[in-house]
Amino acid sequence: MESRELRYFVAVAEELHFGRAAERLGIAQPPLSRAIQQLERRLGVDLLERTSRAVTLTEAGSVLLREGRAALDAVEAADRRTRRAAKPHPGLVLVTKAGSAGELLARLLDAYAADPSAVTVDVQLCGVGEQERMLRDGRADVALLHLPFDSTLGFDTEELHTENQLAILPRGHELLSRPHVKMADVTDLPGLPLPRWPDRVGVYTDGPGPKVRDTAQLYQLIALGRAAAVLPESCRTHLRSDLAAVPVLDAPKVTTVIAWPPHSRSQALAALVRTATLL
Amino acid sequence: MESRELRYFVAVAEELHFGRAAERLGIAQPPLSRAIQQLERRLGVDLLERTSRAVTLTEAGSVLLREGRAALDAVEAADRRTRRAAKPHPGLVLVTKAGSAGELLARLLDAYAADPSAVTVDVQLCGVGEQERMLRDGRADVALLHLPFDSTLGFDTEELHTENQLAILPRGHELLSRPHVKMADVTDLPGLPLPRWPDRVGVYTDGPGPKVRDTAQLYQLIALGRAAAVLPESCRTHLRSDLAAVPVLDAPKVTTVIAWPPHSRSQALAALVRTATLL
DNA sequence: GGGATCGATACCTGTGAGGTATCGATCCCC
DNA sequence: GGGGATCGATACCTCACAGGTATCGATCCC
Repeated sequence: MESRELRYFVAVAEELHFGRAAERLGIAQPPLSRAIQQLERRLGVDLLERTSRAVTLTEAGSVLLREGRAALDAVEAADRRTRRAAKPHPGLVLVTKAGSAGELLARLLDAYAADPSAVTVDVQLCGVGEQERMLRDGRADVALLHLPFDSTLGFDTEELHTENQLAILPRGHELLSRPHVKMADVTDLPGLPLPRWPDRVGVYTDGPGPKVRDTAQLYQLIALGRAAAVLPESCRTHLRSDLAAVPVLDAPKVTTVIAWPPHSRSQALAALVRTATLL
Repeated sequence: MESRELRYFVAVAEELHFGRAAERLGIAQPPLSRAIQQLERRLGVDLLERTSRAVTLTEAGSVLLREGRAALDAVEAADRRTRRAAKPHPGLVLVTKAGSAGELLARLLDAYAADPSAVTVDVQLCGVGEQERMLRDGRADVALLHLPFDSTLGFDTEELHTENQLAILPRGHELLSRPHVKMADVTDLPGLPLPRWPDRVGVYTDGPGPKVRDTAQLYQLIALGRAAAVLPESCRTHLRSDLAAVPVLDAPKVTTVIAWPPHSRSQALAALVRTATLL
């Protein structure tokens, strides 16, 4: 199986429309139809059910969509990591969510920079749930993830830090007078719903609560008295002055882990991970 | 990057010889040379240093060898899993080392077969260190691995069972009179060296001790008074009558884990894993 | 029933993958 | 030190196939 065929199939399987998929791939529709037919013939497997009005995935087709995405990520990772390895000073790319782990990350970068064998660390901030993808397709070498929110499936990890969570509320809110609260106190505050975050494909779940993409938006909404939030206590160091926080006793603990692709063999990465575990 | 290019490069990087690599790939040498040149040109990276007498990998070349193997495994896995998913009764392929986990595996298969939603489980036995590869390239869906010997890098796992290890000796050996021994008692027995196992590419480390490939060979050697071994205590159930065992107090504990590719979504696999954890 | 939508088919073209023959550099050895 | 062996690169040819355009045929909608 050629990666070109996989790219074509994934495009069709995602669009469920040959015309749009062809456009996305920058080719005409007929060669795309033929390529998919040929793939089906070579595999001896029906991947798509097509009528002239709708295209749907077969069972085998969904398997190939999932496996094909992973394979294409791996091919892309091979490409990117090879190019990067050839640069004079390869460095490392570390990715983490914007607005999280700031304190820990600063300490890690400082400690690592003190290592005589240290290489430059390029810090990339990305959206929610995007870190896994970046590790997988070679855009990043290492990530700081937050359990239980992020998935560490398929990566090697070391736990770095565990912390409790705080309820973030507009300054002056009545709950702030208590020494601590419970999740139940926060989940159904009148007029202050918890926000909704996009999932890894950028789609929001249905339900109440304002949609947010980053902490800046979130803080703004809380300050406006339109939302509340439960966040790891490390956010306290960079909390806006018009917000305040109170510990939530029964919120799940948040664990920060450092994660990297399991077959990595880079000296620099190993040193960075070692530094992280010694923090 | 096309998977054909990756296959070609991996062949050359493994053989370090264009002629042999071409033969292995079933093509002539000149197109192979050109394909590699084109890959280097497209990447803008030198992958190989060639003189007319020797071919060696550059730094970037070894990165591409490692990443390329992983990517090719992923592509092959996509192919195989898609074909299997299209079969009328897909079933599951479970792989484990020959001669290990017999007891546990039998219990697992029995318990799973009692599940009304159970599918057929095809048990594959393979050589040392081959399980990871089979999981990665789609020949298997799930494996029983043994820590600390096997690597679980890149897989999801659940621990099933932990056991101590025994020294396996020819019947009548003087150590057998003791209630237990220590590693130091076993590592330097005169005339009874511990055997050497091949690593994942089939190469034996240098040093003393007979080379063995499987437990049948090993047991034979021990019975002949040419070797001793330290094995998990579950081997007692199928020990030959001309061998005997004594617990080794300070040997590392052996943990049997069930492992599967992290992006698996199969109902059948989930049920099997659930059954395993409830044993 | 006419038009719009959409995948499949027919047919053409050019790129490039793969083949053979040969070159040029290096090493080996008598 | 020169002849032969080894091995990757180059030159040149051919044909398969990726990709294009035009069009068909089925389905849905008004």
